[in-house]
Amino acid sequence: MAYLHEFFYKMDEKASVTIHDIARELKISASTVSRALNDNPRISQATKDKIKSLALKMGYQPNIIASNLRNQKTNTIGIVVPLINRHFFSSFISGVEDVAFASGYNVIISQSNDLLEKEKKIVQSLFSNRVDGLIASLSMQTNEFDHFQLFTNKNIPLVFFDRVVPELEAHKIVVDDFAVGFKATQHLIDQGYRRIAHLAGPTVLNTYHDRMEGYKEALRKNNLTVEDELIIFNRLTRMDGQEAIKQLLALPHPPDAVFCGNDTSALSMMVYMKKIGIRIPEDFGLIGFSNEPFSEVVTPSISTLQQPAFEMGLKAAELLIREIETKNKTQNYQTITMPTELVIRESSLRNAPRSA
Amino acid sequence: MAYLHEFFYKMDEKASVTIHDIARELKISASTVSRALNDNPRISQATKDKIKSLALKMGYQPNIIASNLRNQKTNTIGIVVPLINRHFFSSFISGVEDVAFASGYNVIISQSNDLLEKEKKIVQSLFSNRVDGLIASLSMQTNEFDHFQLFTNKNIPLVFFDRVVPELEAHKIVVDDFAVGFKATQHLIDQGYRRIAHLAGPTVLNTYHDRMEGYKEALRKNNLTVEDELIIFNRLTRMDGQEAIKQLLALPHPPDAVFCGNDTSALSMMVYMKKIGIRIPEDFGLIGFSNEPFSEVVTPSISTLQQPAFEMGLKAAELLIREIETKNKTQNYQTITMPTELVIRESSLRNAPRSA
DNA sequence: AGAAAAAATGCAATCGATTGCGCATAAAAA
DNA sequence: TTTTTATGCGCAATCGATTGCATTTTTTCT
Repeated sequence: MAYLHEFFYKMDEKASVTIHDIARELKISASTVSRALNDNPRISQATKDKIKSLALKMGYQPNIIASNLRNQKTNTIGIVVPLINRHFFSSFISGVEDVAFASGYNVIISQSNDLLEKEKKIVQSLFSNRVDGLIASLSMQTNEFDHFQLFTNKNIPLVFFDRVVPELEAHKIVVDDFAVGFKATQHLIDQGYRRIAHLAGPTVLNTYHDRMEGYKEALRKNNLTVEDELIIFNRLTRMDGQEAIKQLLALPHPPDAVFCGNDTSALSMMVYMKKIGIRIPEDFGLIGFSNEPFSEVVTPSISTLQQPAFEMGLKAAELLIREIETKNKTQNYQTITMPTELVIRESSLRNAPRSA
Repeated sequence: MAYLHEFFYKMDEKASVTIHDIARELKISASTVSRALNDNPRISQATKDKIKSLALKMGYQPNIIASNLRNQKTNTIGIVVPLINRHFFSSFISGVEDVAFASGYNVIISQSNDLLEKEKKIVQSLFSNRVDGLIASLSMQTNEFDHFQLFTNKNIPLVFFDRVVPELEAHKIVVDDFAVGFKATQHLIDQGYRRIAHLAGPTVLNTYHDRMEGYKEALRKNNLTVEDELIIFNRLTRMDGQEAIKQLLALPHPPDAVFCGNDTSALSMMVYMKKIGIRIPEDFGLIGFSNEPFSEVVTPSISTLQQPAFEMGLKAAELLIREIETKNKTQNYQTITMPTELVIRESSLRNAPRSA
């Protein structure tokens, strides 16, 4: 008889096998099947064996959706980043995914494309999909945060990283951008550059704001004046970098070095300067941010700050999952500051011998 | 009275608002609420308005899980890639995400880390999560495909890309690796290189296999002999590239050019050769594959093949979603071949003037 | 053997949204 | 006014798995 059913399931594989099918076959109740498959001690070993082996034979695959609904838990975490296709973010995600997978969580990923409206929709959608927790880095446009209240109101764990805002009461994984901005600038000063410009991103975002403040502080500490005309704000694209360096070089009293908000803009500055014959680092010092893969291999190689993206992803996922699994409503939000390494390469090393 | 309830919901936001709560409040049935929220014509406009406005006031958020269970549809598509944190794949994913978002689909992303076992688990898990469709690129280890039968058996749309195998009956988004391998090799020949090596990935994967065959064909067409000692197989990491070039240069009769399976290995070859004083492209020609961001900006810049990763992602998602939404069980599998552009840069341009 | 205790399993409700069918009430036709 | 026909809405089942609370079966003890 069982064989008859087996045959039936083979014929019509489209109809999914459920615990009820198994139960019917074995003339027992669905509850027992459910418990057996979950190794509930209330079920005898003999029945468990029978059930499990039949489940295998029938090609049973649990319907996680049903389970999720009943358990009010999806084992899914959401991620919102500005753009997946960027080294820092994809490395971060890779870290999150590693931890998530090891802990039995799925990861739903969305990109805001740096648009506030899209970010809002995404957050809403992830909420409706009942993710167990959310990891987010804000879009460049984000200047309001009500959409995250869906999560905070219901005490759903929330971890921000990189681009965060102080207002938000949530866990945060960041780097000490102030210290880093300071360190980068100090390095340029140590190398003998005296008129140092800064290319900053939107300072609504803490990360760009803090880097800039660190930059200013370094100048002050070294008795150099902070000059507004040496600080340029834009979105740090390739285009932006080129525009910025043109603008800076056109000043009556141009800078002799720049600390850029990212490597992309630093690179485009470098390309432009090479073209018009400015030597780096002899005539002009350059330091970027975030250590893109290309920075190491271009000529001259670009000094930069190395953010531990992958490790930040690991940390974020660990923190989030711990929060999910221990519903300890400690309104005790952690801010984890990750170390950032100054990677000194050719573009800012004025007096040292250059390697091949 | 309604105000009382509103107050209640404000107090205990942890309890989610359901259609039943709205129904109770309005003293109507949950069915009506459901229909109203879905703009079912059987409900009068007046009732709809009442319901919608109350829903808003109460902060109702539909429980997609419940909806998914009932509708047997999750509006979610799964993606499996070897590694998220790689330009080609993250660009591809970015493309998928764009289309998916616009069509109301979520994207669950997993990485196999090029491990077959992990790939199996992922596919299983995505199935259990009842994704409406799956997009996959195989791991380097994948030499069996049974795990995908979960999807094919139940006619769940499946699209492979980049790393695919002919055995699989499914839609495929690929580039014409044979033609591309041919084109790259022909280009080196045109530039006057005569003893051309090839660094290949695992040839279980069509993409590496076809590229190699294209390479061989180009040699033959130009009356050059295909020599086994000039073809090296490995996993194309940085390390692998360096090992390979050492091995090639140690040959009694070393090559004067290499066509590499990816840009990473090409770059590491270049770095090594620069170090030992081999001039590129004068002494040695080099061409990579996949146009990593760094390839354009290193010195010399690396010639390569540009795969339209983002566009492939768009196409894959479009194809998959169309398949999902028109349950046309056309066992009529499409293979879409995307154009691949030969990007000629300095590393293979022997006689042309070099730009800055 | 009979009663009490322990072990194994079943019943039915639940999670929240959806939908076929049927029953009202109201509008239109006779 | 009575009958017909829309129109608006509710009942209850469903999706598949889980679980508190029985109930049945088995084991143990007197």
